[in-house]
Amino acid sequence: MTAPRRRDAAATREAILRAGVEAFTRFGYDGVGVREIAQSAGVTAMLVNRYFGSKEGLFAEVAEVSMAERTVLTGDAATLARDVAAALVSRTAPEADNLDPFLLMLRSASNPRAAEILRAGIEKHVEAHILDVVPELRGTDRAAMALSLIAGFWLMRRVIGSSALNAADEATLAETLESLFRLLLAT
Amino acid sequence: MTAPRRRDAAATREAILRAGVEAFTRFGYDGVGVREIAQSAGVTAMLVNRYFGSKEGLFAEVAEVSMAERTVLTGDAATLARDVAAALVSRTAPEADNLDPFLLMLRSASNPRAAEILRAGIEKHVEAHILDVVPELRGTDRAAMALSLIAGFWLMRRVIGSSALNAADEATLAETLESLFRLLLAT
DNA sequence: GTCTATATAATGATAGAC
DNA sequence: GTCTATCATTATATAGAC
Repeated sequence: MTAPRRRDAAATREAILRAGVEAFTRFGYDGVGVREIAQSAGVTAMLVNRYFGSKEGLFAEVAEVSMAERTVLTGDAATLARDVAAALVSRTAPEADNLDPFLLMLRSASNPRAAEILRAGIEKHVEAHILDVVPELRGTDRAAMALSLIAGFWLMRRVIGSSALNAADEATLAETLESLFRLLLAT
Repeated sequence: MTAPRRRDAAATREAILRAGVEAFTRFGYDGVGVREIAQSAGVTAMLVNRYFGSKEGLFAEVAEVSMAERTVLTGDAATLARDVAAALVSRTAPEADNLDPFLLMLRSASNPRAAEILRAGIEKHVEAHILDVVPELRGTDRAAMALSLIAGFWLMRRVIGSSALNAADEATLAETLESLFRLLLAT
């Protein structure tokens, strides 16, 4: 999409990386080729390997930058359950057009090499951030369980496209989720 | 694996179908080719298309037979939360070597055509079975939310391989899950 | 720093012999 | 009913020119 200035290594690398985030999040690791990613970045496929070594190398860096950003998991401990529930319902809405690390994970997890990269990224960034906000959860299974619930909701609503979840009233969905998160994230 | 009798159409078809269940569940729709599936069934790739029209046609039938079976969602309404929690923990154990419809879904959902087939199968079989056991959930979002939790737990524990979930005590995992399912499946 | 051209391998699907 | 042989396409990755 964004054409890099010709002969600017940093800009070219950045353009490929951002095209990679978009492509891998939308289509998954196996669902997109380096040619398409390169074309979106306005360069040829060769430069993807030039700057990232391989498709897998690009994916690793995409996972790193995508998960380093904070998305659904924001807010302070006091209102965490409600905030997470509301953000989750709003971000998984069918018309929402966002690039979320959970979508990246769900659409690439079926590839074993991608799965290992994703596992490391999840534990380093996403899980660590929950423990930052609610340090009392360390040593319990509840942070990981909250991640499972978030991932499963993303999956069923946005990747599978569950009719029940997409026909449901969003306020009701948020209430149900909030009660689950209160149970998981209580201090 | 199982070699069909030569010149027995029904047995050959059945062998391909069972090889398809195994292959698609283990490696996902994009992770396996028709050649591999055919070889596991002891036939050539041509017969896959002969009997199922295409790879997608085979996958549709695989999804149908896989989801028609009952796995985690068994038991009666009274002890449902505990039963589902226990079965989920046991079936997602790292050493368990089962062919579960949730694994089929998680490993193939990234392909849009497979996702649509899976959505239909989930709603026809899995969701319908929850409403069979707990008819009071009809019209609420809680059956779909329970499915999200189950899918997310499968994903994080078995497909991603979360260290936290795999290091946790299984009895504690089951307790946490049971409290969540009690909230979702209460009549 | 970026390109064109290509090597090599795998894919889903089909034609036609037996 | 099943096979061999093949088509057409696509994939990742690399060599070498400019």
